[in-house]
Amino acid sequence: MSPIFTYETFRTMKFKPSDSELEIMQVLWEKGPLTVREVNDQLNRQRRVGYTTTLKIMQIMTDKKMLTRDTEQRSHIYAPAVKPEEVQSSILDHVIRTAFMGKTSSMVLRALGQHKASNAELEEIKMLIEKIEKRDHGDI
Amino acid sequence: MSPIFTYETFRTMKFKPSDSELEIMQVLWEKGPLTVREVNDQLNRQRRVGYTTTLKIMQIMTDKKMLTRDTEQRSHIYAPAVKPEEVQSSILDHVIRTAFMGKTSSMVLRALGQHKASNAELEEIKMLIEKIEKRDHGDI
DNA sequence: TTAAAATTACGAAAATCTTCGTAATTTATT
DNA sequence: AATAAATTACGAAGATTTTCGTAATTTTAA
Repeated sequence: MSPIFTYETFRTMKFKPSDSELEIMQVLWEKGPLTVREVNDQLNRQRRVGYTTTLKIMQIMTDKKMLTRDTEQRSHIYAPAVKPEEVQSSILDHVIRTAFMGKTSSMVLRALGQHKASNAELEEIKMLIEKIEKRDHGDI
Repeated sequence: MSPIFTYETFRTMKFKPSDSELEIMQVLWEKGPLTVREVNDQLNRQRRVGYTTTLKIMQIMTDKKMLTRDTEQRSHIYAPAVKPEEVQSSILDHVIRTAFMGKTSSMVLRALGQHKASNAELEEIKMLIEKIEKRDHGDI
């Protein structure tokens, strides 16, 4: 029924950022276009990383078209070239296929079971479910 | 509020199977204890993989304590040493922190938004939400 | 009992990821 | 203008992943 996971699917994944690429994406998604210095400072609030390490990874990400950069100023300014939604979807697809045998619902059940979500969030989820059910019944 | 992602968390992750390790875990979770030959045959239904490739990875997984093996017979029999729930939880934690800024609900919303789940599954999710809400209100 | 077949053990190559040092370049300071 | 400071460019080391070839071992078959 649900598409079986194959290793090939890994290779054809649209976005498959590495762990530290994702770490940098998060900073840029949250704080907007930044210089390497600014990103590196952010990262160093969490852990020690060398400046040239961050620079190197951001250059690689630019090569991979995950970031764009403005080289007008001496300090280049980097911005995300992909939307969080796109990357998140890609990662979710991957995880659902590879770790949950393609079963979205079991993934959701496990997520809700062990991570707390606020009541407002739970309500939001319920509302989405209602909407999906209505849509699937052709009631809308 | 929600725990911020740090790269350190990657390193301390309980289970962080590689892609092809996960591929093998799935086969073993589904089909139970198997020989390398059997696992490799399963994998080859999806894509071409050499026998010794599969063997090697399964040996590495055994070293890492992800699998156990019974060496009584000439053909060793491998079994999962970790439960799907444990690995899935670990992976989910990771994904939520690294790709969804720690927000479980936005992960769930995205998952439900783009992957279809059956009505039965949606009902199951709604029921879990009800249960969580009751529990949080101390009604139980 | 040899020869063939299957399996395990071992090592290593290629790819990617993470890290950083050093050199070159550009800007700012004295 | 000369020196210091900051930034980019480049290269490379070490780790992990994925791949498989070859050798050694064990079982099966002729």
